[in-house]
Amino acid sequence: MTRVRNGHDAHGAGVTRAQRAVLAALAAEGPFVSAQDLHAQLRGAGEGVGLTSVYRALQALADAGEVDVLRTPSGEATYRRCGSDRHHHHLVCTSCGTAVEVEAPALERWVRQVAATHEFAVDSHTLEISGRCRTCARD
Amino acid sequence: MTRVRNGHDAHGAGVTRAQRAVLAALAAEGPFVSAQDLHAQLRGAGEGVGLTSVYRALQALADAGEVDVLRTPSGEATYRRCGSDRHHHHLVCTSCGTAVEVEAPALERWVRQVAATHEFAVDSHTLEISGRCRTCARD
DNA sequence: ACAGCAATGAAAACCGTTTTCAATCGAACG
DNA sequence: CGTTCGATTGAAAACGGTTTTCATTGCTGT
Ligand SMILES: [Zn+2]
Ligand SMILES: [Zn+2]
Ligand SMILES: [Zn+2]
Ligand SMILES: [Zn+2]
Repeated sequence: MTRVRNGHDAHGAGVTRAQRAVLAALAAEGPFVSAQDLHAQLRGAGEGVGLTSVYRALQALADAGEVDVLRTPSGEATYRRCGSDRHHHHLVCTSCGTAVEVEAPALERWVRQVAATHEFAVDSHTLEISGRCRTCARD
Repeated sequence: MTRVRNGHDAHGAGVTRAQRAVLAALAAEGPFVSAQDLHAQLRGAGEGVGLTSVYRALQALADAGEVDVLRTPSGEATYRRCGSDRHHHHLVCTSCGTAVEVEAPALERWVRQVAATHEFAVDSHTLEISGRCRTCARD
């Protein structure tokens, strides 16, 4: 009777080889990285993982809530393994890419309230703040 | 001595033919629309405007702050002519596309404050709420 | 060993957007 | 008018990120 068959399983963290590789690479990362960056990084590290598999792994992990997805202003998707499992937002440095996770109950409350005011049933919301972190604040 | 030469001029609204066409089409629109949708719409209405020009016009108008840009979750850029000139956010209906503009001084203050707490110099921020408007709230 | 199915990845297809470039338009000047 | 010259236009090609296709490979249970 089926054991740890690939595809789904014990709360779904890193089941396939590609997923494990991606998770490992993300673990060491601070900033949000794109699929292509990840692929290049894995290639460089000897890990033979095809670009297609990187995309597939990231998609699966994102669906499973294991990684956070963030769209760059140019529309490119970037990924990160965040510390918190709970809903949160980000403060990202446009220079070094570092991201700070921030939880804001007051904001969440506000969102629900303004939606209610306009009689909207909220599906989701996004809030991202971008700027320069202290160390990158040269200029 | 040079008169209304194209390229720049009286507070920059709709100088080129393409820009005028785009602005006219957007004026009649409630929801955010993509460049391609706009192009199709203009084509359908007999307005002969090339797709390239639609992209260029939208870019110019967005740069001039005449239209708001919103990225769909899939990364596609959508545009809308908003009522307010001031900084604001949106509440968008995932079904009919209608958007409500919302100004939130308290939120803006909060953003600046949380950034300060983490010693970030804020460049920009985005906040979008998506859900179902009242009329679309069928199920 | 064998059958069956999921995982893999190279190559091709996709899709929104940008670039290229030759044709066209239109104001300015003689 | 006719010419000039920069701005505008748009078809076609290039681009860049992502998804699909499909043949191969690797496991798992029999
Ligand atoms: Zn930084
Ligand atoms: Zn939130
Ligand atoms: Zn609606
Ligand atoms: Zn704001």
